[in-house]
Amino acid sequence: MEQKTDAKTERYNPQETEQKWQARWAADGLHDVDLRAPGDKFYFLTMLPYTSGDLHVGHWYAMAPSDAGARYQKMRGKHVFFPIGFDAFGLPAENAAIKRGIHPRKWTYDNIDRMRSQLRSMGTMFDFSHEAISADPEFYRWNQWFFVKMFERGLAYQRMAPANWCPKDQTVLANEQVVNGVCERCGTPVIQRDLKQWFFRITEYAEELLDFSKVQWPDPIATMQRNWIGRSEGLEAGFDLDVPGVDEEEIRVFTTRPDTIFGVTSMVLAPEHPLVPKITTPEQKVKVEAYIDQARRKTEIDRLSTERERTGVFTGAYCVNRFNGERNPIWIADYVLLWYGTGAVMGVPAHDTRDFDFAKKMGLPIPVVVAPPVWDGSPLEEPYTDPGTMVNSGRFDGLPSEEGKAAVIAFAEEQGWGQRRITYRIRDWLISRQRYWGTPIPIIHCPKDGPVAVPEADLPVVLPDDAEFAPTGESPLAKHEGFVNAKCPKCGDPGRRETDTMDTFMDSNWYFVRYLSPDYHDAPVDPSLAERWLPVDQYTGGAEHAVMHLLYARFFWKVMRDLGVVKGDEPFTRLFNQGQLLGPDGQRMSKSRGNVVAPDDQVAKYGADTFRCYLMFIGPWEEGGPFRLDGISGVERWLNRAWNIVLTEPPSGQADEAGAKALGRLTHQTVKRVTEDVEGFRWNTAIAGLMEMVNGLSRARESGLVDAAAWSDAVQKMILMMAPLAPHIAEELWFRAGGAYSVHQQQWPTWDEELLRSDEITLVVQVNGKVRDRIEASAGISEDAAKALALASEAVLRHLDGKTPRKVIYVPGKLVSIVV
RNA sequence: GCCGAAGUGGCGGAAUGGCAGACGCGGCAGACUCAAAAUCUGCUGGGGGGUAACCCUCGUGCCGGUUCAAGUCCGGCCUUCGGCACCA
Repeated sequence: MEQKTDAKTERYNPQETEQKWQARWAADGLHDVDLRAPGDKFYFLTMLPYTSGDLHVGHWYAMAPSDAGARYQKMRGKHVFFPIGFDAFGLPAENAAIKRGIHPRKWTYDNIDRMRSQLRSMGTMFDFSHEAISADPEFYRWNQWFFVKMFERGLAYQRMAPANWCPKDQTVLANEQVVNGVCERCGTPVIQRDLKQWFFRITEYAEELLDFSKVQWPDPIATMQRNWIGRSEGLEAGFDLDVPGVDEEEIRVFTTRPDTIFGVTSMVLAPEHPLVPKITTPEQKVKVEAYIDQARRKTEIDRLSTERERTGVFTGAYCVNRFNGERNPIWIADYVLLWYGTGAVMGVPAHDTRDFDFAKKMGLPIPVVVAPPVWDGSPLEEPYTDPGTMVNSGRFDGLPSEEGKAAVIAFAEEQGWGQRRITYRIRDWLISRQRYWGTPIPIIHCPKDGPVAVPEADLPVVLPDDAEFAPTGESPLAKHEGFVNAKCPKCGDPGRRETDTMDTFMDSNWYFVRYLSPDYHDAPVDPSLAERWLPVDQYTGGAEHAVMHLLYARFFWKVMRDLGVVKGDEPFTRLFNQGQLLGPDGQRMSKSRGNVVAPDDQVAKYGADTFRCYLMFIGPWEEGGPFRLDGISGVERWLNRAWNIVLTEPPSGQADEAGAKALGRLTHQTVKRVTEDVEGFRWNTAIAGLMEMVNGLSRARESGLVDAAAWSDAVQKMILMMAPLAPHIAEELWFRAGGAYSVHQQQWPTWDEELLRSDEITLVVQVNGKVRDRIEASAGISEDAAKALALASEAVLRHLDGKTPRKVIYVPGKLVSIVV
């Protein structure tokens, strides 16, 4: 710490400094990690960017703090792996390619080149030597390998499922290509059409996915995932069919309210329910068929919209409630979903809001079977959906709802009418996409053997570059003769390759596993590296991924575990979801709104350090919020002030003991504060703490003589704490202050609790809860002395107004509260 | 409707139940300068009182409650944002 520079002649030049160190770091491979080197591993992962073009401020908002977190862990002595890759498959590449007449591959890889250089300009410690790109055959080959393994185990299967279909373009549309129910390209109303599609059996893991006991995740995220999985317990029971000439004997129904089973007045089936055509009476046939046809035309979003008036049609058939022998009409209605429960709902008007509205409208009876706590037996004015006491329910009368549920289920099981059942809201994951730019599904359809998996030795099934991916009305790969025609791996007869590609969420399921060994050829991941480095210790990413990506990735991890690829039950031990950075207008940033802030301009103007620190300073990371440039000069000033502090040492000499002690206290207090804030990703307050330290050092310098040792210690620690946040200027200052290269290989400073303590404290004195005085006292003051001091205060005496205190409360080292 | 998050100065925001507004922006005043920029210093929630140091009072979306003490805890609302949307 000897070197001095004349700061009066030199100002901090961010552009020059940043370029210099970035070049040096790259040349030294400072951030290339040897995963086999010894050390206490820490896998710090940030969600990989989609290759949409330029990096925008949102990427910086996500990545700069992650980088700071990774750098901090490294300074804490961890062996840190902080990789980066690119999510490169997907619809936007196809759209952009169609629009601009460039091949999706070229568009994507050009974007990657640009994003890579932008990422480097941020000054991150990303390890580019372990990069993975999902559109590389060496990556997606393992998507296919996983698919084959899952197919063999029955975890990947095919069934009919509706897809958005544009009748004019004769093509399948993704949800985002459907705008207000019409095709975004030609405006034709979109219909639902059944196609044979591939699914992953995520429901197999539903129960395990509900368990968050093995991870440290924020509660709201766990709650959202639990709601998404939507476990509910209830009774599945049969109602006797009372339809002449029909072989089936019963309708299976699922209910979470078995305690209301005596209040059933109707049965409602999904329009697609297989029983519907069988039970519909000839008189009702025309109406029913028209209704089914109509339902078919609606997208699921329309169908489930609560805005819509509820509709339904009577089938003409009846069924019998085994509990009370009552005959109930059977309806169909499109609000009943075939895939949830049993595709049949019992109508209980008294205790279900939508059944109540329907019965009221139709003038149907509304028998009460669960009595509210206060109820005189008169008809209900509104549905009663809370727990109560069972009435009009035969042998179950008088039971409270919860007990009643169990009793009804037990009775049903005894009688052989039904059984306890758990259902989940979550559905199996539809992974088929009728698109070009994705991982080909490695299946060959043989007329004789059906769908046959492509043998492992033949993987990858390479996505051909010369497909016609422009929209023509057919799946792009389906027209590529060279791709489609393939021999059945089983019998050698001519077969047809599957032409669907995989949902791109497949790529994000496991990319972080591939990062460990992106060139490994014998398995998705080198087992020895997987063993050592997984699971991920800290994952960060946008809150918008709270459910979909994070749930799919957990599911897929469990699949990988069961395949023996990885060990342990969860992929991400700790999770942090940052909020969304909005445009200056408070709206979500988008090109069409014209509110996208380009980071490159800001970096050119202020430098990367200022810009990344500003993004961390604007507010709590988890909250996100509108991005305005208003306050960036504050951060710029802070870094410049820090620069000046380091480069111009104060007049040194023998300062008084109190001054040295005060400076030491400031240093240790700041180390404690900043350490705790950085641990909790509270960047805004961490930076505020460092700003205060600079202010404190400035004041100390102004005051004249400063203890040289205390000053040097303070400055050194300050630079170290700045290093994760502002890596370039910290490196330069460290160098100027005579520190050894690199600041990023130094140890994070520690603090001494002893040195935090001040000799003097400020006692706050309250009278009847209001602050009336502040008294300086020695830190070791006794309770009695503190109380005496407070009671002697002039301000207190004034407010006591001659009265005797009833009570005096003492909070050690802080406050005396007097009650009159 | 359900689930989740959040409401604090002109603005971004700080506050283990213990001095509300740290830190920063902006603003005002001053220093430096021929001048400006940059930099530095001081002040800056509203209202009232005092020549002044200061003092009083109101104040964290709204209404209640608990407590010596509430931005913070409890009950009930209102608003905004995000997610899911008839889940039987």
